Amino acid sequence: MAAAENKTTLDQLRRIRGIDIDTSERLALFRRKIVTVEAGDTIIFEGQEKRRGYFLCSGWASSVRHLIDGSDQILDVRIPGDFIGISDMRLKHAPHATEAITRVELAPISFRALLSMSAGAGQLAEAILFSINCDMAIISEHLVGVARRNPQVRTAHFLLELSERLTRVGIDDPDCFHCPLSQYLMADVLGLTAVHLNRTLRQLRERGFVSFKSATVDIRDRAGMIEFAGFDPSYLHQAQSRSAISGLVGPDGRSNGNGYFRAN
Amino acid sequence: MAAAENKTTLDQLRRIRGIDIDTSERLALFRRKIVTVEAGDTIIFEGQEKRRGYFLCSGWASSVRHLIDGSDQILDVRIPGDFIGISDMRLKHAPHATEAITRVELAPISFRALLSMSAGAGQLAEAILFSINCDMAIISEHLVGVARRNPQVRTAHFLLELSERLTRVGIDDPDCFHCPLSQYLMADVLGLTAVHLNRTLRQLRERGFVSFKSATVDIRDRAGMIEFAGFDPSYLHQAQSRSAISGLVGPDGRSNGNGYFRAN
DNA sequence: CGTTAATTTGAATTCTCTCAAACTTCGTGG
DNA sequence: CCACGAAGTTTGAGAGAATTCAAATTAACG
Repeated sequence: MAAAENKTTLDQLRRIRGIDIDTSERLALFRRKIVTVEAGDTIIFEGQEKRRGYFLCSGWASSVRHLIDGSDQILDVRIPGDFIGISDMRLKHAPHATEAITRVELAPISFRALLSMSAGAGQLAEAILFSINCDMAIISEHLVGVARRNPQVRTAHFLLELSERLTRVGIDDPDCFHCPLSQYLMADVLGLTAVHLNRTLRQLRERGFVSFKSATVDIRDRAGMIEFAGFDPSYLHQAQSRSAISGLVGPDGRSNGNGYFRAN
Repeated sequence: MAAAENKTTLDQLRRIRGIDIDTSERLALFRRKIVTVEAGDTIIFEGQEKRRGYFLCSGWASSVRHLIDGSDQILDVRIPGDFIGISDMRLKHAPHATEAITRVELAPISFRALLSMSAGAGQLAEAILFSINCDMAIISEHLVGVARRNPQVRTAHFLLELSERLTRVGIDDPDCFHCPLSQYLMADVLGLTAVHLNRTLRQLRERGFVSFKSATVDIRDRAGMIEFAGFDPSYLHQAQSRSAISGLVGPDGRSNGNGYFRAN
């Protein structure tokens, strides 16, 4: 029943993205001091202009939009090993806030160093581009969930996604892990009211799928849950191997095999 | 009441992204023939491995997830001037399909050429990175809409977004434009049933905000609609000017002014 | 041990969907 | 030019689902 907290250091970046980052690159990007932000404080404000990117070393954060009517929508939960603020670095104003859920440790990233690297050559730039792609896939999946999945399925899907993402950065037990979200926050992620999420969690518990008590997610029947939620984790993995680049369709413009193209 | 169709050529790329792309770069990326895909056909299949990116010259397309239960969720509508398939190019499998809503003309992009360009130096790579950032912001906004906005507000917001996006690629009249979406498709985008969207459109018409008849969106009271929908188009604009890069926080790791950071 | 925050439950209201059917539009072929 | 069929739009009625409001219970923390 115990759920260990997990802490990711910069040195683990290599493992996190499944890509070997050579040390010099890493040093160019991460030579600054680690900064700490307390739980509940804001890392990047919505609309903020000058800002930088971070690598989240430890703790949980959230990407959140504040609406005019006072309600919030959490777009994504950020866990150790995630980048923060790079998937919107070319927008003048931050399109959403990033707030610390727990106390977090952040390694600032130099945009300048990042941009001066060749997108094709740098393994780190590679990892970062991949990371942006993943963030996009995660948010897309949330959109699908909120729009098309009922609360029970949606909640189960989210908990499985969390387990999967945490596993990638190394938790002890994928079936029993620490999750510092209050039911209010989780409801916010899922686009539900806290009251209704509470009822939904009870239903998932009664079905024997999963329990969520005292900040601990306890997956009791993973197989059943995956089946029930229609969970397919492929959107979280799937690094495009570098060699695969050569496998892309060449510059001749010929068909990629799906048979639908027609040259003008 | 007339709504003109709009057609974007490659030469307009300069204007579309608000960035001057020098000709040699453009040629390196777009030297292939334009391909045409018929309405209803698939441009990129969900899960497809080998694939390439495109610049959408004319016509409308949709990014769509197909769920196991047979239902679909359109993640985003793609209009002329948008890139297709580059915001997930580093994922092994396409996380969603891209399907032609109308007949479309596509300019294939060479990933190799794209990746061999320096992310920092190339203006086109710049435009593409910005484009990815925009796509992310658009999908985030959809997520917020589906999760937090009621159907009337959500629909009004979506129509205003369309107007704004089309304006950027040059339509004649932002208040009266061609929109080739059926109510089924629009309902799919908005996470509603077609029946309910139809009622919602009637309500918006009765309120005097907007009408949608025979593939034409007619905005009658833009100001009122913007107020009603809480629409803020800033997430669609906001190119980070190149000079602003130098304005980012330097490599010294000092505060960015929000006062929340604390060095370790 | 007291105070505050978070979770849990109930009941009523509101909203959205489903199902069913009628109507409209538009392209095709006779 | 009209008949026909298919696809899309519109409306109604009833069932089901989620929200709101309110209150009780439990957990967390100084």
